[in-house]
Amino acid sequence: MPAYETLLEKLRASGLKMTPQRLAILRQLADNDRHPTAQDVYDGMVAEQPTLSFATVYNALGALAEAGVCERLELGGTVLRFDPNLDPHDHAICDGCGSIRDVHADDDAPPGRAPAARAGARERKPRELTGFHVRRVERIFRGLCSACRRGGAPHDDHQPGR
Amino acid sequence: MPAYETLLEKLRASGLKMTPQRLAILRQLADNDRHPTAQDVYDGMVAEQPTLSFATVYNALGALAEAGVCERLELGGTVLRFDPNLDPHDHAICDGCGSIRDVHADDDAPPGRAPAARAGARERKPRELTGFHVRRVERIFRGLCSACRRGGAPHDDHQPGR
DNA sequence: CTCTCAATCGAGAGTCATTCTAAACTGACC
DNA sequence: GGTCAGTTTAGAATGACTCTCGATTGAGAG
Ligand SMILES: [Mn+2]
Ligand SMILES: [Mn+2]
Ligand SMILES: [Zn+2]
Ligand SMILES: [Zn+2]
Repeated sequence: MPAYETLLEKLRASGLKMTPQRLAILRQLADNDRHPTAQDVYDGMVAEQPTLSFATVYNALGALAEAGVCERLELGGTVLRFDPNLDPHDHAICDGCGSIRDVHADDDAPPGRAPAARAGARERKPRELTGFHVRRVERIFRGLCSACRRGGAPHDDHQPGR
Repeated sequence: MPAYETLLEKLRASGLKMTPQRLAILRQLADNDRHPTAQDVYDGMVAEQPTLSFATVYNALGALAEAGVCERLELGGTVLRFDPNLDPHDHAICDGCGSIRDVHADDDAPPGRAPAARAGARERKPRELTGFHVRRVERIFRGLCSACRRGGAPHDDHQPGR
C-alpha cells in the first residue's frame, strides 16, 4: 500500500495535471488497503472539497488508473473498486461482509498446490495457453473472513452483495 | 458442456416447475460453451416464445442457478453470464473480442507453476488462508485469443467491454 | 377430466452504478 | 489579457438488472 509521496510521484511522472481534486484522491488512496469504491473515495473528500462532483471522482480515478497510479478492480458484484497497490496480488472476498483482503502469493499457500511445492511462486509473467496469449491473471478467493465465521454477519464493512 | 437431457434431469430433480420457458432456456444452454448473457438467451428464444418477457429470462436463469442447473458468472464488465458447465474450471477472456473460453486445469499448464510440477492438479477443495475460510476460487486469464492476435479486432463475437 | 392454488409469467416501472454532455473554469504560454 | 487544452461541474442519459403486481398456468388432488 503505497504512501502519499509515492502516488504523488507517479502522478507527477504521468504528465497529468496536478489538480486539487486529484491530490485529494491520492490522499484517499494512500496507505489504503480497503479497495474503496468511487463512492467511498467521494465520501472521504466532500468534507474538504464541498463542491466536488461525483463525475469528477470517476473521471479522476479513471485517469489515474490509465496513468498507472492505481488499478480498476472489477471483482464481480455491481461496483467498481480501486486499488493503489500495483504489485501483482490476488484478493480474498468475504461472502458475509463483502470485505476484500489482499493475498500475496508469498503469504499464503495458493490453493490447488501442496505447501511444499511453493518453489517458484513469484513467477507472474504472461504465457501461452494453447492459442491464447495470457496478459494477466486474476484470482479471487471467496469464503468467510474470521469475523464473519463467528457471528452470522456482524459489522458489515462493505455491502454484502445483493 | 452438458446435453439437454442432463440439464432436464437436473431441473426435474430440483423441484422447480417445468414450464415451457424454462425448457426453452435449457435448450439454449445445452451444449453451449459460449457463456451467454441473459440477452443472448432471450434472443435465442423470442422466435419460438414470442410473448417472452425479459424479466422471465432473468427470473428463470436465476432460479436455475440457485437450483444448481447452471452457474451465474460475474466476470467483470457490466453483464452477467451463465454457464451450464458446473465442473470446476477457469476462464480465458479475450481483451480484443470479449470471447470467453473454458480453461480446465488439465488442458493447459496453470500460470505461475512449472509444467513439471503439475502433479496434484485436480485438487480444488476449500482451504484455510490465514484466518480466511476459502469456499471457492475463481481464476480469470485475460489476454488475446488466436484470432485477435492476428487482425486488430476481427469478428467481434461478444462486446469488447468498455 | 376438472378443480385448486402456489409457482410462475409478463409488462412496465424502478434502481443504481457508471458514463455522457455541454457549459464554465483554470492555468500555462504567447 | 487572449488563446487553448485539459479539467471540473451538474445534471441528464444509459444500461443491466430487479421489483411489483395482476394474470396465467403447471401439477397434484379428487
Ligand atoms: Mn488489492
Ligand atoms: Mn465456463
Ligand atoms: Zn466477513
Ligand atoms: Zn479475441
